[in-house]
Amino acid sequence: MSTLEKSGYHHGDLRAALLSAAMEMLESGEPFSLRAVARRAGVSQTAPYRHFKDRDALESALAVEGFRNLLADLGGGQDLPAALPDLAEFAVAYVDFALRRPALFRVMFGKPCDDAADERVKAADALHELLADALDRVLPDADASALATAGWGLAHGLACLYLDGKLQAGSSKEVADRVRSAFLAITSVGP
Amino acid sequence: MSTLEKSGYHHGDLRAALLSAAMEMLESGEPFSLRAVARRAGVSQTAPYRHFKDRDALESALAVEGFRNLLADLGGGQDLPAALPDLAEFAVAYVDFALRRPALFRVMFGKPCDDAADERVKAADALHELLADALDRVLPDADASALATAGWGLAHGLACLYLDGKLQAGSSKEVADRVRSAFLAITSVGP
DNA sequence: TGTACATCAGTGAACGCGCGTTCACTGATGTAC
DNA sequence: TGTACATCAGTGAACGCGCGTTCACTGATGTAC
Repeated sequence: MSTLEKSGYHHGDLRAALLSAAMEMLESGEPFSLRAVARRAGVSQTAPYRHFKDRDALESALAVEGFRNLLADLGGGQDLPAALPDLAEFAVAYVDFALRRPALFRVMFGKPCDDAADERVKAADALHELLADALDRVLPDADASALATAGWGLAHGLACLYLDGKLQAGSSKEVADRVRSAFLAITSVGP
Repeated sequence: MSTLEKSGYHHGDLRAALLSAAMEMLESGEPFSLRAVARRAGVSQTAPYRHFKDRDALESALAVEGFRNLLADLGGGQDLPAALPDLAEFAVAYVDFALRRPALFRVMFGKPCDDAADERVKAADALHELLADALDRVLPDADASALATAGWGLAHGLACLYLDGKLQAGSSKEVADRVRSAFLAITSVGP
């Protein structure tokens, strides 16, 4: 790996360094700005413009990475759920992600998708598709599309409500239990 | 009503005027700031400090009003739903509110509840209780608490996903249909 | 292998922005006697 | 009814802030001959 070869003036891989600096700031709850990211990467405040068109471009790149991480947390499409309880665990993992990485979650979802940021739109769509696939597998006869929307909505809504303090978050186990029972309750209503 | 008696210097009811100016700005999609609100109310930029401790206080007051409006849109606890399809209409109304008044919705939910803003916490709790009551009525035997959480989460999640462009919003009828079918799909999975 | 030169990836100073907030103030209002 | 005075609800100038972004620049790198 030559990514750490900093030759003083030239950095080696500033783009990656900026991304990871920004990600660290997000993780640690600091709001990030282009300037702050540059500062943290130990570089002048205009250097990022060599690698990102503007602030939004950096933010989008972070969001894309966030979506990849979230997908990975959900198993990355490897072991798709086989039954309802597995789906509930999807929701649990989703909410857990949001609570572990709140600032990143907000960056991913906090604002209307920029049409220009195609990578970002693709990443979000991949998430939706993963959910639809999973549901189609568990309930092949049902309307997978409507169900996937509902499942996503449920997980996302709980995540937001916790994040915004509308639901009181306790330990991560308590949260997981509550998410699980919410999911199981609503899928057990029956026709 | 003497609220419009502006005597030049003294305003009459500046507090209300500020609130409604701020609300108008929110409705029309402009971001609001204390200064901008004061400008719109035709008053110096420091005048609002007579009526609101700081920016957050104004924002909280708006959020409280928003919660009241949302509760009203949901029937205000008057005609509680009697069956599942009525609950679906709750979700539809909720999402509709979010899409009609996106900026207000974001103010209501966009950030962790300030513990100090008790009025605001109360307003959010009232919403949760309304949902729990409704569910208890429709499904008296079920775990109303878990179900209310799930129902709120579902509606809230769909609202956010639409607002953030993760789900493509078409006409309000299309959105309503999609919300309704998502709700009905997930409650029809059966045990 | 050595040199000339184009290109790339940084620097650092500066711009303009709107914001929240504080300050000392002044004009208007209401009340006590 | 008239006057003195406290209180209330505004004003306007100013502060300091961090931000995104632009500009002309310079040091480092890689390539062609």
